[in-house]
Amino acid sequence: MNQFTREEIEAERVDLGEIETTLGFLLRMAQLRAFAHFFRVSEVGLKPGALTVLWVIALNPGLRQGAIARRLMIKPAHMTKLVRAMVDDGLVERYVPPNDRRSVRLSLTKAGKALYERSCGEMHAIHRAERGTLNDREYTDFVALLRKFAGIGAPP
Amino acid sequence: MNQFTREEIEAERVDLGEIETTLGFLLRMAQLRAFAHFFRVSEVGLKPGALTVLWVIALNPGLRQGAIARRLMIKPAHMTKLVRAMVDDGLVERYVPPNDRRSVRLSLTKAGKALYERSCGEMHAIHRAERGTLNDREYTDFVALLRKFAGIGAPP
DNA sequence: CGGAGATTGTTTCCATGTAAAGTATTTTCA
DNA sequence: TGAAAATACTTTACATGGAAACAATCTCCG
Repeated sequence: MNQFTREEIEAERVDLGEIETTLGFLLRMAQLRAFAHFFRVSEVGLKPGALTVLWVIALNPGLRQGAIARRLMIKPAHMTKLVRAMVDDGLVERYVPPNDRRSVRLSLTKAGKALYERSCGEMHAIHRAERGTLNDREYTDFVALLRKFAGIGAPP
Repeated sequence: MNQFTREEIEAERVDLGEIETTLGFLLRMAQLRAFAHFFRVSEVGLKPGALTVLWVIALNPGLRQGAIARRLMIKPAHMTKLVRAMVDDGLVERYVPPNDRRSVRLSLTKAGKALYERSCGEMHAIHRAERGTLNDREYTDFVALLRKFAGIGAPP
């Protein structure tokens, strides 16, 4: 019984209606795809969020953690946890300047720098994997549109 | 003291390097923007995920919840919680067919249908808000690229 | 038939992310 | 000056989402 009745077959056909043309929905699907690409090629063991923070500290040593959080749209509470985890992992150092003892300035430890160097090599693989099936033109357009939509200024 | 030293001013300038050209990062930024748009116009009180599920049930009454979850890329464990919450809210009904008593088929209650009707009216506002600063051409291209990147077939 | 294996959904436990209140410090201005 | 407000981060308490193990049911095939 229940051997592929017409109802059963149709039951798997899911009509999404207008949702399928909604940017919110499409962005979620795209992000899931991007995550899959990332985890397929990444070997440094950091998740996208932590790797991004590591990268930004490497490029901007001594920056206040709040400045990084604002720029990456990470909420302060979450930033605190991310930083603590990275400090616990021996990747990041916190420095409280006597200047302003409320703030925390971040820099990489030796191990953090080493991981950053390794991740640089991975960047190319990540970019390549991320492009997926998009050709050069599509990729360029996609990046430009994402930047415009997200309200990020033109690339430097 | 600490009156806008050069260091202080530069300290807020955050160099993102290649991260800024990474699809993963840009997609996250874009999604945050889309969320902001959504919450700015939506009045039905459902979050994007729940509204999407409500919408899909409305369009496909009697569908198994697993089929919906797979299509929306929602993990089964999460789908169980979403459905339970919507049942508790009196929006959704579960029906276990004697046919196959493992499965659960979903449909909207009267209140669920009413909410769906209201959300239909909102759809236009959501679409409009979502476009943000993109013009017609950009919007069309953006949707097409998102679909291609996410691996979703051409629109119906 | 009847047990092995597949399917469907649920539970438990954990990671991620946020909101709101709390702490410490610095700035402002009456 | 010194009290009020602003800033920078942390803590707590909670919401969201996932992985893995579990339970129930169904299918397949000897």
